[in-house]
Amino acid sequence: MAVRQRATIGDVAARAGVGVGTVSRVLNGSRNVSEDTRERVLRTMCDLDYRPNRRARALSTGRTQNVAVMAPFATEPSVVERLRGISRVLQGSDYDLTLLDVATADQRDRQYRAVAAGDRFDALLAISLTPTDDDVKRLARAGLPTVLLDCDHPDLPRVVIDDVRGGMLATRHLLQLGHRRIAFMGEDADERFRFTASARRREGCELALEAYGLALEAPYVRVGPRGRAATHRLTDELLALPERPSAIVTSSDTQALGVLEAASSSGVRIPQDLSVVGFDDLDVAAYVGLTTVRQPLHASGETAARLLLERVGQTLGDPVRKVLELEVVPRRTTTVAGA
Amino acid sequence: MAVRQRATIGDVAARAGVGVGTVSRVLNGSRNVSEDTRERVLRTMCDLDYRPNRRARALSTGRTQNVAVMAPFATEPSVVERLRGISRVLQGSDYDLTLLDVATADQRDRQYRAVAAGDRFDALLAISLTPTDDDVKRLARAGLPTVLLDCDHPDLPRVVIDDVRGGMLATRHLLQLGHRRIAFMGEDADERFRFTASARRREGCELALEAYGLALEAPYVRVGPRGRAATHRLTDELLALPERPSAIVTSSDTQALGVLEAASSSGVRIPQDLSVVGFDDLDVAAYVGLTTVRQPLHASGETAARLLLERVGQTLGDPVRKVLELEVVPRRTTTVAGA
DNA sequence: CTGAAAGCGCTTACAG
DNA sequence: CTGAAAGCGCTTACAG
Repeated sequence: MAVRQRATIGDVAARAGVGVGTVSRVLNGSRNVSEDTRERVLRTMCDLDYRPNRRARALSTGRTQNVAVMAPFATEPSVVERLRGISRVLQGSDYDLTLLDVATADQRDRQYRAVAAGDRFDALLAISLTPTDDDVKRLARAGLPTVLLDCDHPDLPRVVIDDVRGGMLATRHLLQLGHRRIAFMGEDADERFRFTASARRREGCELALEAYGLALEAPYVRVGPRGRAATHRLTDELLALPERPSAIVTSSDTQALGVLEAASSSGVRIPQDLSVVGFDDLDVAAYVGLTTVRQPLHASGETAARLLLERVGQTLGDPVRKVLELEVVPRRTTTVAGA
Repeated sequence: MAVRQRATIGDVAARAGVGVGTVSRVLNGSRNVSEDTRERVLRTMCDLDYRPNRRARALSTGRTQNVAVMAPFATEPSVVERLRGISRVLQGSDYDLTLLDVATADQRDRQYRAVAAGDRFDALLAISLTPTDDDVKRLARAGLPTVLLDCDHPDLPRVVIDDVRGGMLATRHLLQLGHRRIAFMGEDADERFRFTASARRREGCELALEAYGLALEAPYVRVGPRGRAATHRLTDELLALPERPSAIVTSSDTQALGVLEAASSSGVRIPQDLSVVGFDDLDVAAYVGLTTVRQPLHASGETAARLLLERVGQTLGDPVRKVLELEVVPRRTTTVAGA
């Protein structure tokens, strides 16, 4: 069967005996159309199974109905849940979600430029990818509404958590269980990537210890690249310490899983010999009973997406900064010291 | 600073002293341009920092450079890894990836129609969402290249696994370890959603047992909705059987995690008292040491995306059907019977 | 090899 | 309230 030609606005106009401008007006809900003609046009559109051509509208209006979501999708497990929240909100809108996966700092730089220079998107939502001042300027110059999620910039609306507080919460949970020899395991701060969460959580860990008159000694801080192998190495180092820690604060659930695995393969019992706290509360945390600092990943995506929809096509007010709540979810990987 | 107007093809033409048609030709790499003018135009484009307007090109050519990836993204963990593979391949192309999340059968039906009726996409890649015959016809009529991943339809190119074989592999692994009382835990076959993987894996489980002269008795088959709570219930039912199974074949890693959790909270030791096999080999499987049937999720996305790129803008040959390899990855949740 | 022109399907002042 | 027309920025026969 041949491809049947779709009806255009011209077909509708001709059939309804009006001008294309009028059809366009009813299409866009303009008030300046008599009830009579509106109805006639509407009926004709229905008869012809007319659907507006997005491409033509895009060229005419300069808008694409596409929003870009730029994120380290391949490498960062927490991004997935945020993305689900974003997708959920965008489903209720007229916007399509284009996924821009970014794995390296170079890619991030390129994508920020491409998005600002191009005409593919009506808005940008960037996750965990802090823009440079230049990026922000280019975006502003291009008039592209932008919202940040899990990263920060003073000139942009953003949804974040208080990472320092997160580190404090995790550590305080352990302190309250009686632990005193507490270690911190974090991720390399890739300078170029500007991930700072891990460093700030460590800061929180220190502050919490200080409040108890304790210090976070250098040997008890282990920072390395992500991945199972690296996490195992870091864990082994901590477990080999003359005064082995009784608890470890990690900077992600994934890392915590690696610690659990390494510990169990060294015959270290969880939580009797070692308490472990994760960060994020990924789905898997509940399955394996991981005590963790919960951040509302799904809700963060929803909030950011709503913020973005608010900005699209509106005059911009002052950039908002929403800080989401954190809480410790105690499960089976932590217990009282000396249990 | 005001929004600086982007240069158009007209600006370039004027500055270079040629017609817009010529500029368009060098843009599209047409052979019919003299080396001289080509170079002059190229230089001018560079001077003016010219970038072609996608929207205009889309209207003119009828193509959007957007491919839709439709998937149960919010509900199906395996989709994430597939999506990563797709994204990776698409990054090397000129196509953007639009994510169409589908959570219910209704949404699936609506999206299939919308994609076929609309003009938003140049191609469609559907994951785990079997189309109806009508859907396929509409897609064909719309001339929309379509590829299926993890679902099947005779008229469409598709990338699948042999689920029956997967069930056999898992079961055979346990049989070879000496297990004889083997249970199967699967997911409800939501008729309307046309998920059939679980039922086919169960079939494979039966076949493997039969080859050993064993039967899969009704009490040893438990099927229910997904989710931790349901999985716990199913596990408790199996563990309460007068002749408790020594091993369970599950139809997903997520479900297997639920079994591990339920078992351990009942004081059943893994793997000494109970062996468990998952399906998929999600990242988390390695972390928790789950024995599982590995299917190449990432590679499946890559393969499907490549198939899609091949179809875009090409005349269609016979639909290919690629069947990916499966293998058992033995880890720490299975051991010899009576260990 | 190259230019002028029509056309893609809309939107939006501009008249009336 | 409504129609005719220009315009969005490209592509692509059609002449030459």
